[in-house]
Amino acid sequence: MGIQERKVREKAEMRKIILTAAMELFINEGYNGVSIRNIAKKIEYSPGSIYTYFEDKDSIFYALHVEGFDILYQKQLSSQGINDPRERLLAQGRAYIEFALGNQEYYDIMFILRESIELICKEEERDWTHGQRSYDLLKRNVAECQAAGMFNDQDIESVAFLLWSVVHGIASIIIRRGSAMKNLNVSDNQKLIENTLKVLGEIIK
Amino acid sequence: MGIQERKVREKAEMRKIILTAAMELFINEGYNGVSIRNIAKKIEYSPGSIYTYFEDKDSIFYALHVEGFDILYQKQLSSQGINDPRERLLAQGRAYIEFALGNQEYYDIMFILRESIELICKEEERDWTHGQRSYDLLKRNVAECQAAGMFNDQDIESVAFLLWSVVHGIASIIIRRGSAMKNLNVSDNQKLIENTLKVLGEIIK
DNA sequence: TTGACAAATTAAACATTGTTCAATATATTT
DNA sequence: AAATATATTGAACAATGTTTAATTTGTCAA
Repeated sequence: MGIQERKVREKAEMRKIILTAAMELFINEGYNGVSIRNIAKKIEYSPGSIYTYFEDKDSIFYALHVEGFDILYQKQLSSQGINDPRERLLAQGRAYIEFALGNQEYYDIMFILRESIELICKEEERDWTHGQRSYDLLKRNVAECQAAGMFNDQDIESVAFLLWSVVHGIASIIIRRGSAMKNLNVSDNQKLIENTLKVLGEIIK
Repeated sequence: MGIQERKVREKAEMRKIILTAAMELFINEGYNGVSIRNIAKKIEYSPGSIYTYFEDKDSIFYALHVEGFDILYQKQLSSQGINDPRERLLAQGRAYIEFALGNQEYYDIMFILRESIELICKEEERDWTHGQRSYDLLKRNVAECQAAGMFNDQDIESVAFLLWSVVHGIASIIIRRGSAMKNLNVSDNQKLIENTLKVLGEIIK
């Protein structure tokens, strides 16, 4: 049954085309540039056709949200080879922030925008496994840091949540307030990240 | 010139009525419930009248954003009486998270939503003084902690930004992912905050 | 190849949105 | 009381997400 398989493949390809168009619009034209009609115009289809491939607009953002988690997880894995637990944890933190600031639109969709997140909360079939995978990796690293003598006997869950909060806080502040950062005397993002990680490195012991 | 003053007062009152209606809609009906027409219906005016008092919809969110910063600053001041710098800093952190979780809609408007933040970034006349005031208070407290021997000789700006990132990270994660938190094994917000602050207290020395 | 069936595509329509504007009503000043 | 300024309205506009009937396209059996 080669035809059916081709159809499945073509459907997936079309979904990917739509997602790429949506992401390009988001990056180039901003959030308000992402409309069903703009996406349709970009891929030279009629607006109604989009609904053959996605239930609604929020589902498009949800799919991009899933894409983002895959990219993030791959980036996390790449710094997983470091042996020293503390260095590995710091590298993960750096990788996380680098992903967030290098893919601000993805990060926005994954963690800040309402659109894709409301879907996770409301519908049962949609799950949080993508984030869970990354978060479990963080917890494992925290546990190994603890086994190496760090974090005294703190609750692993709390430490992990705290560390996630730090990097998410840094990323989301910069993403939302990047243009208004001059008033905070923080001119250079890169320098800011370095300083912050340095402080974090001093503090986490 | 009593009439002119009355007119100014009435204009301010009407603005406040609109803002209250907008906030109630946001709290009760969610973000999508806040439309110019819904606000107008709630205050029994025509939609067009809103534009006598606010330039556009984003300006309404900006005004709420300013309101939120005033509430936050008052809450910050209330824990400013604590003498011990470290305890004062921890109390500020707790106050910040309490404000964020106790006024999630305000916090959303102040720090997470695009609508009110884009205005700050684009227009020159709108400034960041409200946030600046709170942030300066944080920096002052960090400096006094450092004077008391904490934070070694770290850069004050980096430490302040890091601490802000922590509390903002915690708050914004819970606000955006509150309903999906079961999957993270973090059932109770209050317990989570306590644990996190405890860990933070151990770490910050 | 033809006819029947399934799926994809389209354009038009619908309700709702933010916003503008001419007309109207109200309030203030002269 | 007339003139002027301000506030309010409801209709209009363009753009949005979404639905649907009609049409085209593709697939399979006879």
